[in-house]
Amino acid sequence: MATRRPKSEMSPLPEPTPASDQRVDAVIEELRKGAQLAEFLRQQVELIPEHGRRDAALANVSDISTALASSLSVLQSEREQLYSPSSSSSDAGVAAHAAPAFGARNGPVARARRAKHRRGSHGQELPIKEILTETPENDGFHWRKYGEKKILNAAFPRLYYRCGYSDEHKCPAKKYVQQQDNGDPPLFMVTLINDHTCDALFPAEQPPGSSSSSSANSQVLDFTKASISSPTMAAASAAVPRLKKEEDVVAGMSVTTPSYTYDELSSSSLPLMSPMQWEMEMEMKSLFRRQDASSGS
DNA sequence: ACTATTTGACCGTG
DNA sequence: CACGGTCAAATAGT
Repeated sequence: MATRRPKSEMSPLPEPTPASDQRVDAVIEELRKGAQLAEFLRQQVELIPEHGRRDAALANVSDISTALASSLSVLQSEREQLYSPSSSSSDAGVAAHAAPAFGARNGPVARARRAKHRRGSHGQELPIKEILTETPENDGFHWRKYGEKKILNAAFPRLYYRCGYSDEHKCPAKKYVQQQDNGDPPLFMVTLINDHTCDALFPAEQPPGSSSSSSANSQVLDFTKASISSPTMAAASAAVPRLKKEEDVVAGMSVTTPSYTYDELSSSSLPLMSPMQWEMEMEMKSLFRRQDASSGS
């Protein structure tokens, strides 16, 4: 329930606020810090073994992230309106997104989000989580991109992913990734729809040979190259190893505990899990081959 | 050769 | 009618 937000949109702000650029910039900076902290908090919360408790905490964190993201978005758009688009971006990769002056036909910021449901003839409420992160791919799941769409008043397109095991395990999990800003550490709004059913299947398939009973919550550790328009992102994902075959992919290992101290958070800009750590996880993963189990429906 | 990604069209919803 | 989400054929990367 917490993941749902009221329909109250942010102020339309058709007129530029008299706030100075520096001020806006400072606020944006603070918001980003807050977003980072929220992200770290989310990662910590994800380690909570108890399902219910973790879920509730995640929902709260999602709310925080969403609020921060909304504020950030508003400020960003405001600043872009103040500035002239002549500055463009540092790289030519994002060139194609020339926002052609917000048309007056419909409110720009108004209909930010809406139909999250589809084909649900029963009006079933889908579990939706929104998080703001700098590493939209490193969530420990295997995602497969199936679409990309330019969103109305957004500077960056939205990328559509679905669980890599959606075919084999009918996993309904999906996620939308949308870049929020052009900062050096670009932020991405990640919308997670539906829970993974694949991760629930894998742990039960562990071969009896492995004495280590890594029960509790286990997640698929996989990495998908998310081709994001941001060159920064591309560089980040370049260090990520590529998958071989889905059948060779292993699952069911618990995620490493990210040890973030608040000191790191406040001093360094990004103590997020480094690609090296993820790579190590990958190697660990390959030690535990997944047994093909088709004892499903 | 195989698989993931890209990209534009199509379709449903508001 | 416009927008957002998904499909699916074509393409690229390994």
